[in-house]
Amino acid sequence: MKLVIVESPAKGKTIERFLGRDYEVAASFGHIRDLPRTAKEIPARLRSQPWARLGVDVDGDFEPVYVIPPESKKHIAALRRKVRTADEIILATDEDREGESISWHLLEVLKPRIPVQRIAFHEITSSAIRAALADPRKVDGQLVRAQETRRVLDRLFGYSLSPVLWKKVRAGLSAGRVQSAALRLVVEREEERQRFRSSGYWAVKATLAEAVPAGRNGEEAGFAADLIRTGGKTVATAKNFDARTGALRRSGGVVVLDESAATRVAREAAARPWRVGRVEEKESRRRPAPPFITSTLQQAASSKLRLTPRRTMRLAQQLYEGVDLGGGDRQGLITYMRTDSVSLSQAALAETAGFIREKLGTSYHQRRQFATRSRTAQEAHEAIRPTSVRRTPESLRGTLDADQLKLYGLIWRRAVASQMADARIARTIIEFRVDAGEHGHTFRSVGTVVRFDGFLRVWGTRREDVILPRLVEGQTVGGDGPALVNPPSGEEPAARIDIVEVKPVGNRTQPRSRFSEATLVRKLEEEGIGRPSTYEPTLAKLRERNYAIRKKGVLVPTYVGLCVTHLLRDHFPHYVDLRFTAGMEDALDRIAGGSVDHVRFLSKFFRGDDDGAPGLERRIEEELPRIDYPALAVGDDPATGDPLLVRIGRQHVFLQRGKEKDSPRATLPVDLLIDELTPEKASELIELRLRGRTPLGRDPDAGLNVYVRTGPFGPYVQLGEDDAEPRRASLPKGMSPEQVDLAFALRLLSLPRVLGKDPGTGQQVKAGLGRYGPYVNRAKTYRNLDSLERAFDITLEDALALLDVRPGRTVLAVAGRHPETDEPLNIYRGRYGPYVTDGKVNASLPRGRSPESLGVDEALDLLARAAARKATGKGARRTRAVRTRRRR
DNA sequence: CAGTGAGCGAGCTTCCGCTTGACTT
Repeated sequence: MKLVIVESPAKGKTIERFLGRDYEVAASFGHIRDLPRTAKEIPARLRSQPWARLGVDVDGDFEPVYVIPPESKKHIAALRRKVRTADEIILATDEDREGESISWHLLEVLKPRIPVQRIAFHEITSSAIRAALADPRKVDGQLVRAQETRRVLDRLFGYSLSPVLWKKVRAGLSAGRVQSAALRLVVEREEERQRFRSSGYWAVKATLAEAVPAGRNGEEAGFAADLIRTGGKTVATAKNFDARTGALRRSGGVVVLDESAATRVAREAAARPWRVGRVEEKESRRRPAPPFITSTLQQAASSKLRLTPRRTMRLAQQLYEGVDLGGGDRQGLITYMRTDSVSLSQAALAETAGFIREKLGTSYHQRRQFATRSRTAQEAHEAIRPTSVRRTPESLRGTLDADQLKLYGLIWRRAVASQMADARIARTIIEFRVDAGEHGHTFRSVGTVVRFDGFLRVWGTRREDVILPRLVEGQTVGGDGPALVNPPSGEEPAARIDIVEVKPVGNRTQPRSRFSEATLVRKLEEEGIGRPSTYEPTLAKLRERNYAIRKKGVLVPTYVGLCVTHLLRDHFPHYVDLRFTAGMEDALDRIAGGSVDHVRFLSKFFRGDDDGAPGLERRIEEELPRIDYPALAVGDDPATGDPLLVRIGRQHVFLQRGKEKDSPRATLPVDLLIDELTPEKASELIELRLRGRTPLGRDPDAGLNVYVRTGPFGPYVQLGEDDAEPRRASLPKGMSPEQVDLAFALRLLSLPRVLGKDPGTGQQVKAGLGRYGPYVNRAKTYRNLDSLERAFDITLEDALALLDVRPGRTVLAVAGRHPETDEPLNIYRGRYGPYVTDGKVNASLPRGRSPESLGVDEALDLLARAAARKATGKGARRTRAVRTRRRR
């Protein structure tokens, strides 16, 4: 038996089909060894080393310490079992730096005493695999070295700079080659937007319409014409302004119209006859885009389907793993989704060609093989495409869920369109001249007509044809003058045109938008920073660290993010330069090629040059005393003139007015981001904080002071002193502190109100105001109320009625009845997909398993296994997803 | 669905790039 080892189990299943009986396939599940995450993970004998925390012997030859992470243990055990019965091992991990490294680690860990071969294929087809098997090679030690160097550099970078942030900004923060560059992009875009000064410019727009011939009724077909020149100068439009600063680029020849100029031109143009000037027709072509790679998929799914990169990757994983197409046959629907290559396999090209020719005709087909732009691409996989174009999106309706289908459709259309003919679009440009003054005014209309839709037939377009009427040069338009000129013999007469309206339109330049997660991925990919498998995790990290917040689909940096970027940029500019990764890649290529020694490279990076240029280690040592605790200037207080600063506290971000130790301070509400923080707002928060020290009044019952203050969760009222466990309550959303009087504060503080006991269970029923608004509650059940007043006046009876409404469950299918208990075995739609329940235990259906055909036996089997897991899985770790949800 | 720049202070946090679990209902 020959044991073929690949990285992904799904890939393994696919290639299994192409291999004979004497082959067995196993998966490594990615990397199997890594540097120790913490000093605890390092072998005991090395723990006393000064470099133990790094996991790399930086005192010697930068030898890494490798350990097997707990998640990999079971996979290695499985591999070992299979090796025992194998006669030969074939390492078929991806053919890139990381894949080569995985093969090497497999050798190191498995230490096989049987023959070992290394093969690689870039596409999963029978011929490619056969060709690879016929051409085995050895593991490329130099490429493995390059990977190891990459790994060590990233470790030294991250584990050296992160502690600087712990000391100077806040504990638990992180810096890294990729994340810090990504954050820098987000921060610098925000800073660019703040520096941006919007400019106003005016345009003149005319609406023209083809006059309806006398005696015929019908709609007027209107079309637009824009002023392009006046007084001999080109009229400035958005493109004449610098997108980064908002200022006029260079005024060479262009004229920026203000309101009065635009109004004057509009008035003149409306009053005088127009004459048709140049009429030009040209044909342009549009080419289809290459098939998707990871970054472009995330981009398109975001803009066209409104899916986040995370959701996109999860859905793509599901499509890659495949769904049950009936009869237990599980087919992967798309090729691998983490790829940087736009190339398609020969088999895919041929199948797509046949499909297009058959369904649309030969004129629609054009074979194309795209070249990958990125210099850092490793091209271990194909582009993302359907595994078979014959599996159209329509044919999967009902098999896939709504989002899976949408994403599959996008991938399918893009791949098919990439093999289709150009679209041919005719553009008609008509210029109109209006005599006025020395130079007059020139307007322009543009019409577009799709002559041949080509790839647009499949890819689709929202562009509508704009058909302009037939006009002849020299023809008069509008006014009462003669509308017709004699057409050249044999041609249709020119149309008669009315000027419907000419109006001035005011515009302002807009700053470049913030990055969305998808546009940030595109930028990172362009810069060669990060890899397909890390784009989405990097975005998640920015949010996890609270460096940036996703707000209305775009990334806004937080104060912490700003401070971290400023610190790194001011003190370690070389390391957060966008070109750093490119420089590293060059060096890695040389290491792989044998022209650079990896120890010298790492030593230069960490320890510095022989010529005295410091490495990272010394730079940190030197900079550390020079780094101030970060403070962001908001501006000067409009009332006192003192500087307003944002500073990072151990828990919260706070404002400070003045630079003295005892300057007044105030917590910044967490949702008050940089774009909303003006000096006025900051001043107001400081004042509120100062005022909050004097009580609003006194509670007549308890005799305690009542205060109005603001905290990280916004304004709140407090009953009693800070040191005496005071009661506190947030103001309802939208209410400002000035609106609060003593009576209202006391009412708020009276919540939560005990309504009584549930006669059934004896549990207390309460009404209150929480983070999500007013609510009623019994034990762990909560129901929202529609107004705050309801929290004060709802009766026990009404509250119970609300609490007893069970949030709707949707029965998807019925598997049958339990043979012993006779309980119904219903399948419900849950948050995590369909699940079956016997009333006590819930069990998710395997992914892709359709609920309709689930029988009693299979249901019982699933439930038994779920019950077993429940019994043994007491110490099951809480996943990240659960933790973050709880934190919120 | 609680909290409001905490407080002692020891021990800990952190990187990038390969992969997919089990786990929520």
